[in-house]
Amino acid sequence: MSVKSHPDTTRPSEKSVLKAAELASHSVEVLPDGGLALQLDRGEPLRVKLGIDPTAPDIHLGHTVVLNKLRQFQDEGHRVVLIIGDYTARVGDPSGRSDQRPMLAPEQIDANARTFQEQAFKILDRDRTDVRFNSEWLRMEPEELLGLLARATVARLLEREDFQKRMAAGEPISALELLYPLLQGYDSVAIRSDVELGGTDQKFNLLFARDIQAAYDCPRQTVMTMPILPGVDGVRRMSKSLGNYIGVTDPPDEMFGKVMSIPDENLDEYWGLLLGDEPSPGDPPNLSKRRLASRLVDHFHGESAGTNAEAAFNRVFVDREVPKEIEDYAMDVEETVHLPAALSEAFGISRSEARRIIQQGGVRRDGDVLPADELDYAPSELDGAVIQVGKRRFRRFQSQS
RNA sequence: GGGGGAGUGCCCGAGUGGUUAAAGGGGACCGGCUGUAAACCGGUUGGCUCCGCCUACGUAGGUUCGAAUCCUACCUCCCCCA
Repeated sequence: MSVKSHPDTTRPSEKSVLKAAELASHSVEVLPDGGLALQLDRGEPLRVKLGIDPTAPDIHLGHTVVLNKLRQFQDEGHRVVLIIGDYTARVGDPSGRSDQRPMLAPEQIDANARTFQEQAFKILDRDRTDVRFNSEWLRMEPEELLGLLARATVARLLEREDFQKRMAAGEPISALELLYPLLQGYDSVAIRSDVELGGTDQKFNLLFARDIQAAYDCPRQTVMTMPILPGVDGVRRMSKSLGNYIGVTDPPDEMFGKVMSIPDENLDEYWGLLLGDEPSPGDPPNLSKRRLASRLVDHFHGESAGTNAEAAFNRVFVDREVPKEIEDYAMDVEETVHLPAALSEAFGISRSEARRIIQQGGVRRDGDVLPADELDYAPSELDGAVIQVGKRRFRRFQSQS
């Protein structure tokens, strides 16, 4: 019966529709349909929100998918509000997780937040970014918190797939986790966000925030989800805790190598999500992977860094030569060198592990495999030699001066 | 408040008195292949003064010739009913 005017029925201008489509490139979903174009029609800079969890400090390529998108918004004159979830980090985002995460110590959160920002500004435009900590508004009076809690129902909170799965499997869901979407949603109220970005795994949280905004009589945000980048294993999402990540601060050679280690099947995905491009059709996997690696290294370490990294890669993995830069290991010249002990010290592995590697023929001296049964050497036999463990670990043994 | 279940090596997960340093898988590592740190194949994967010894199956005791496996207490966690 209501005859209220529905803003969604207004037609956005042609120009805004085109612009919105441009901004939506490479995204998975933009909801509600047409919402972004309407917002653009207002002709004012939009407040684009990204909430980050300061649990793992280092930014990796997975994060950059979303950050690049934010940058695109900034380049169009919009403003990014980066929310450091120092308060919500205590709660732990249940998205895509089957277990709870431990709460972090406040000092740890602070430190993580700092490094995160530093690295985020490798991509974001500092002048068009506001950084806010959500403890600023979430550390609220109990009355206010109850008011917030009153605005959601348990059924709505339990709708999310993660919870459904966990309940079906008889796995625990903490009451704290249940609160997470509410708190994150309140962030959107606090900063009056127009658009919020996140990975596809964030869809529930992002949409839930719209409801919270509505409950507080705020204009509802548009949500945009971005694809999740798989890690170097090619299967699970890139994440620091899974150890399958490529960090934006990884040294050039390592970054190059890690990119080379992604499965060939994931090449198109990486090209698309990280470079917004695609490999040349005729290129064999090896070549397009090299190009990808080189461009990424250039991006994070400056022009020609990629070329240098590739040269280093060829040197070690193709020509099987030693790298240019090798760390020294100062060995004791007083007595016989017990190889397992020396390797243990030089490479930070246990002696037992060193023995195993020696036995497997994995230790080389200046390129020649050392015999499996020879464990003791005179210092003179090793002095100045490059000792190699496996394919990629090198140390130059030097007698102490 | 009541009932039930679980705690094993980096992770997951078998194992209910004796060749168990502990199946299997994942991961990681070494090797082979490959002008990829891809794929594929083989091997290794607690520590050490390494052909032997030490430490390990939530914690502390106990039973036993012998325990991850049995008993007692404790700690932690989970599920269901109310």
